[in-house]
Amino acid sequence: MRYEELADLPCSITRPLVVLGDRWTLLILKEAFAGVRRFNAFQANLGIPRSRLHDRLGRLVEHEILARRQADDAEHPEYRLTRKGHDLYPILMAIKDWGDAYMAPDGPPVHYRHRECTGEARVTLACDCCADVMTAHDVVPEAGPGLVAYQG
Amino acid sequence: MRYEELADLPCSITRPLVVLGDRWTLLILKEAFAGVRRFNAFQANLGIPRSRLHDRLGRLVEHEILARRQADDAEHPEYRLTRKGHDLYPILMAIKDWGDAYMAPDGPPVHYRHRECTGEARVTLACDCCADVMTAHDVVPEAGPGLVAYQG
DNA sequence: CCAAGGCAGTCTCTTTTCGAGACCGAAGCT
DNA sequence: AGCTTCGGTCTCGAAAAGAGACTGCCTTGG
Repeated sequence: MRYEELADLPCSITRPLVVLGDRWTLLILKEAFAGVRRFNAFQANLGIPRSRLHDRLGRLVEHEILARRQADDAEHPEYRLTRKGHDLYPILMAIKDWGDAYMAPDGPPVHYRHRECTGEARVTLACDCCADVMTAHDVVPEAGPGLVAYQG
Repeated sequence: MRYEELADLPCSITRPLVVLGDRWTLLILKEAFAGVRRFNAFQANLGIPRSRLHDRLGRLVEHEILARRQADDAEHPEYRLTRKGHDLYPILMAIKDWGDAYMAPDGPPVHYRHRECTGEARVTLACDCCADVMTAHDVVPEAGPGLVAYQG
């Protein structure tokens, strides 16, 4: 159980990764953002083993990233993004930007366009105070309240 | 070899995930961004099995995300981020933002501050044309050149 | 020169997870 | 009744992960 314990560390990168960091989870979420809601649709689009999919959907529901909805009890269940899940979108877009830059020799396979203009969605890292665009070099880590409160 | 074949699909989210999407890879990169360069340092900080670390570092070097440098041949090797690796930073910051929002009940464990002011680094999704901030709802996918060029 | 220790790997063995595909039960036609 | 669709379960062999000991090289100290 070594690996799961990483989720206890006071780090806002590590903790999400313990939930999201495996072969399939982010791919499932990618499908969810593309509008997929049904078990068989996830399965067919990704080619993921059914038992694996069952397990991953269960975890995502546990973490309230997806919600399992089954209207009339004899209706097919649907898996929909919650608010919390919806907020994962920038992660996928950041991956997309990098993929477009480094793994798309023929150009982007898909443009993610702004609905009301011709522009494209892009992720930027900026300072929330002066609004300057930042890179890793401009960042200095500093202890925050979550670290102070942490008793390891 | 089913899973690896996903890397052939024309999707700029799927392709990076085949490289980055496992238990350890993004955690290793997180350490790299924190300045870690040595084998034993990665190993000790993460508690990752040594053989696993060896394997992952090898992959990252293959993909030119890290570069293995060994000066005098009898010097300890260092693993440093390349430009390509450096550009992964927004992905980690997007994860960090979400982690701060949903998995940091006591507040952010670490502030990622702008070196030259008191602000913090935040990821935003915006239109590269009109600069509007966007969410998943504002995005419409559209075939791009990489999809046209694709012969599946 | 020898001993000790640090470092980057490597090897071995056990446990866990994955993958492929068959199978199941409950609707829902026809 | 018989066939299909759908979500979900089961089994079993294959792959990956984990732990921890072990190796070989170099440095440092005596």
